Amino acid sequence: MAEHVMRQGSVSMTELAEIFEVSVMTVHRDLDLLESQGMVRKFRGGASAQASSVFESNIAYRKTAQTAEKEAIARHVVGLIEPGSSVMFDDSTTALAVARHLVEVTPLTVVTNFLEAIRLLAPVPGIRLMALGGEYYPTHDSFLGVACVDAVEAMNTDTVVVSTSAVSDRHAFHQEQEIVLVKRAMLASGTRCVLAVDHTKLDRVALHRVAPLEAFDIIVVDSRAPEEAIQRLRDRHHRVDVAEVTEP
Amino acid sequence: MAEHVMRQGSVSMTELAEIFEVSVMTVHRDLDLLESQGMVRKFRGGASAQASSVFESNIAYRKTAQTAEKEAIARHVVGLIEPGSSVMFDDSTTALAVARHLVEVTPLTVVTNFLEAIRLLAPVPGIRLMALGGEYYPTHDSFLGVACVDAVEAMNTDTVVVSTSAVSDRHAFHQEQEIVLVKRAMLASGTRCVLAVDHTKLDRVALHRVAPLEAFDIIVVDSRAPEEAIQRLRDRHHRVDVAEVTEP
DNA sequence: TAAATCTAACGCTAAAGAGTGTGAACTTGT
DNA sequence: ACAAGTTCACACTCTTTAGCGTTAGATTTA
Repeated sequence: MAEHVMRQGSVSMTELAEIFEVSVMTVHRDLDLLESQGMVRKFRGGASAQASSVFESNIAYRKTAQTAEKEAIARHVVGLIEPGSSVMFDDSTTALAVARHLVEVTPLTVVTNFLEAIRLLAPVPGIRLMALGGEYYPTHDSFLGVACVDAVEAMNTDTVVVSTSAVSDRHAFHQEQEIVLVKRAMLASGTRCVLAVDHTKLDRVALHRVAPLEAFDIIVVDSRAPEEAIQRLRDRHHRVDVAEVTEP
Repeated sequence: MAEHVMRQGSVSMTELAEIFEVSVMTVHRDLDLLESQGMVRKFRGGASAQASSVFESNIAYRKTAQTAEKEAIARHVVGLIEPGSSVMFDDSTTALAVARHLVEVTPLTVVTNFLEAIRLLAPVPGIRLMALGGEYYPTHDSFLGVACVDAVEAMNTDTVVVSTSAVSDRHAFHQEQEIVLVKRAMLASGTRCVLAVDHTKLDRVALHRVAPLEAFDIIVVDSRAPEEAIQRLRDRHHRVDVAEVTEP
């Protein structure tokens, strides 16, 4: 339903009800949900699409996008992690995919500011979990702000895994200030830094520069990334690992 | 079933199966659960009660104990909190009861290291949630350690609500080192400190002193506390509030 | 004021989940 | 080696919960 609103730009309630063969009440409920997630805007009689820049940084959307690619990347990244070492990762959905696979390389010390990952890893035996505190941001389901940056700076981990929303030939980018600050702090406190991005992020830019690509020791992309984009990164002396996507 | 093991001290599997009219398999499963919660110890053929000092600091047990009293205390404590102010609380079940009522005094800034409270308050609108990071302790379901103490020390809140496992005429006590350090840090960073304890904690001691009672501005106990105990505290110039227990 | 739209409350249905028992395979102790 | 004890995998039941529609009442718009 969200996709339909996106395509049309603006749709009326009754129209949506007919298309999906459900009652108007259901349309209301679903749109309320989508609105609370920041995906669409409701007005009397219908709903319209949200500006793309807004919802791209939205969890509900990010979770459903490029799942196969993220899964592939996650499997590869986990292969880079040695049992017994320490890992820090940010509040990206790619990192969450990595978290789901961390059980395979226990024992492990895991550090994150991502509440969903904390929920996921808290009950897992063999994982020593360190949470990064800070102010809770519902849109990201994570802890950010000064407190978080301070907490990151007080730590040092063997591997840091971060993902950003855009990557050019020279820099990694992200659209939000608070997140940029946390990611930067993470990069500074990791012995080895991994940038994990799916192919849709390549050759794009966003508002804030997070760091030059030199800050990362390994860049992991999925196999759907265009050859030339990968080659351009390699030409700049970066190590680029390609994770094979299996699912459709 | 836990109670029966406690009373008997030690019971056999088959015996338990007969008493509760369930299969031996179910007894196994339930005891595994209780054991993972630290309530009992399993051995070949049966199970025995855990040393009381161990399971008293155990969440699963604490959650079921004195719920009516905690509920009363929580209602009273929430009445002490002004909308718009900031509150910090620890990983005690009493504090959790307080957290459930915090919705009533929004808007509010809430600070805690208790994961269950974070889960509870994260989706609540009107509450600005700050998490205290640190190492995750499954037995308490909270974040402790150096990182947590540091995070606490970097903050300052209007009200701090703390509960301890034992309170004498002069001091508050707790049996665990890491928790003591966090509670102390909390006391130091609150403008006004509230000690919330049910009547079973009075006139008792535990291994570590948390702080002298002078460190607290208000002590809240439930109405099942003996008069003379309350009076003794008041004689020492402490403000003691009594919360009326309603339920049986 | 009338029509359209929205919200709240209740009941229904289908799917998910927790809890339990059975029988087979495996461990442990005597 | 045997028996008692334990674990595993599967199937079954019961409870819980999520999602939808209907109706009725409130709100908004023309």
